[in-house]
Amino acid sequence: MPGKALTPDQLLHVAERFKALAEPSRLDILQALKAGERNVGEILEKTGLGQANASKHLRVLHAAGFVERRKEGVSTYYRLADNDVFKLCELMCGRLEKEAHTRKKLFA
Amino acid sequence: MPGKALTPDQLLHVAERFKALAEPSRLDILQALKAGERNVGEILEKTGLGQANASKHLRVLHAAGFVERRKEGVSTYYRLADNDVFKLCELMCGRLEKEAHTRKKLFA
DNA sequence: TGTATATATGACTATATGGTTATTAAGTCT
DNA sequence: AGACTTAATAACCATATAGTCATATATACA
Repeated sequence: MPGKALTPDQLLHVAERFKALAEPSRLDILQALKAGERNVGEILEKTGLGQANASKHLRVLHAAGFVERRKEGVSTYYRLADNDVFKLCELMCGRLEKEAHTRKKLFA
Repeated sequence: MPGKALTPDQLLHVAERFKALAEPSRLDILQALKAGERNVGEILEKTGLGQANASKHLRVLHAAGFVERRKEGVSTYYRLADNDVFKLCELMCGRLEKEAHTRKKLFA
């Protein structure tokens, strides 16, 4: 039975995780990490985000468990914790495509 | 190749969908709809949300395509648009369980 | 030690949004 | 028509947060 109701506390935790993915900048960062590990400077370059801003986004992603990090000298290297992120995004993208398709049919 | 980079516009849309799920109250509403179609009054009773508040949450969920609605007389009945929501939530819950497990090991 | 570099953090502003109360709109009933 | 019910909307407040600037921390290097 894949359907036990979640407690308010669990709902809060799940919502928190979704919130980490509910920001275009953070999704962009995750995309930048898809090819592999990158340090903050490389992430800035790839995404065009400001340094402080990106640092905060990375903290959120790390707190939510989507990225892991590793210090090397003065740099911090971030990488995806796993590929759940893309499973989630692909599901969402699938929905968007389906929507687009429906909209197209409406206008046809 | 399941890995085309998303455009900023697409990132925005995906983030918007995640944002719809990034609120405990909305997840609670979705849970309440898991058993089947319900009108707003029933949703209020099940979730304990205020009427205006729930109405706004329902609008967000509808705009994001997670629920569909049907008017019957003076009532509005809402239902889940599909079960993607639960695929998404189960993925997140799986992550939480894994985290909990890791934490437990740390304290062991 | 002093300087440069990379990242994190704190302070601040502007905006978005969750929750509440009051009101509106639409349907039902007598 | 008038009273009642259900849901949506508007106005409002309080809080959260994305973005930016300035500063702190930490490592490397001369």
